[in-house]
Amino acid sequence: MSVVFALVDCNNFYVSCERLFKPDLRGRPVVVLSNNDGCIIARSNEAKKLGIGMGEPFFKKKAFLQQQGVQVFSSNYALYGDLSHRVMSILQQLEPEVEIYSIDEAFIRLPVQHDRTMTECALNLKERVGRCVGIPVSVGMGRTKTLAKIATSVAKEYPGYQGVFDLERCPDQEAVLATVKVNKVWGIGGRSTKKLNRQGVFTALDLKNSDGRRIRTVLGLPGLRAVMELRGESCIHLEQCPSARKSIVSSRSFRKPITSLQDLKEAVSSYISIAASKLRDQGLAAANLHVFLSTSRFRTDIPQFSGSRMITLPQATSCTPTLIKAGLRELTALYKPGYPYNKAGIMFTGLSHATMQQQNLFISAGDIRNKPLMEALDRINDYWGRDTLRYGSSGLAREWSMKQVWKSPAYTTSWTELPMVGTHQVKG
DNA sequence: TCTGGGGTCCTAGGACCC
DNA sequence: TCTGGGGTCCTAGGACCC
Repeated sequence: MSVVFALVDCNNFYVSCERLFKPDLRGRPVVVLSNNDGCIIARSNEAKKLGIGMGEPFFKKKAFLQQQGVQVFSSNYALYGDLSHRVMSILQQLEPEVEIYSIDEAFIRLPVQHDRTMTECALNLKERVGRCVGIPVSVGMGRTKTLAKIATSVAKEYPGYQGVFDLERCPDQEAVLATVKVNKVWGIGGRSTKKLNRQGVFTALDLKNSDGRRIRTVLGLPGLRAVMELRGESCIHLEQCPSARKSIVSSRSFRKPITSLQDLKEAVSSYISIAASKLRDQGLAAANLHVFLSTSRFRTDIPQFSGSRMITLPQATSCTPTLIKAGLRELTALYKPGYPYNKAGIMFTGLSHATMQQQNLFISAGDIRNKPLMEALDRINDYWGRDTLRYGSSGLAREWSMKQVWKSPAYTTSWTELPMVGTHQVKG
């Protein structure tokens, strides 16, 4: 039996999440900012029409946004993550073969049915998510994931389709592909677009009709895959079970540049604490710890430094104090005084299951003794909030911490921030 | 004077994604 | 003054081995 891929994509997801609790913002321009209120990373359709680009630095647009009455939000990942989970649950209830691809997208494999039934199925998904969660979605269908992606962009672009477009049963598929610029094809980014343009390839249709061997030499394997997928040969399969994580990163830009090793130590300790609790949450242990540090690449007026160091631990671990100790040692070796640093971070690699560790005769059993402590720490922070208990090395004043001026409440994930309906007190 | 060839593994960096 | 963060895969090149 042949199948098609459907892609369910939440419209302007972060903006839709914010609007859910502020319905008066419907029809009005809204943007959501990245961490540290740095860039614009989500825009409502009204904001897009004002010419606000994806990824634009906020400080450059601030005056314009104010003048146009655009509502601004700092990002609230607790809220977005929770609503994403609710959307995905609905899809999984309705369809057996679902791949959660990102926070706002899911691929679904549908058996090919009668033309009308397919579209009805997609409309049903859209209606159910809208009714149960309140997030608007678009659905595109195609013989491959790449074609489904294109179909979704068509569904969003032309209101006449009511948010659902089936490219597989489109009478003139090639005419549609001719309207899609090649940089909109999944897997073709800015660098590849320049190379393709030099080869005379400008649209998705051009790429589809290109010589695969030539594209392979220009773009490598990913380019060839894009060509095959556009031709309807599925190369990227549905992954229902997420594969094991290979790395965990925690990094942030600072509120303002910092120069002292002491401040950097606090930041790095805090990032290690965050990432180590993620390790434990997923039952993993890390064998390698990378520490990195950099000045702002946008500041051409100051001396630049960017570097990283990696250490392989004597034994894979998820124990916060052990990791902090190793991380601070690496940071001290990496640190060069005199530079205004704007970002630091850490990464864990060499991940394995915590229960399947080769024991080392020559290493102290400190990490094992710390296990109940880590469990208690995680339980308390899960319940009372991430920073309730933290290591002293993470600091108290935290001059370096993120800027988040316009953050909405954690409406759905914190009892103290639930939205209020009226203010009546219950007596009795 | 003249210094192989092929395989594997690892790593850093590039490119891309959301 | 102010420009995100967290991921994956691929490739080229170096180290090493026989």
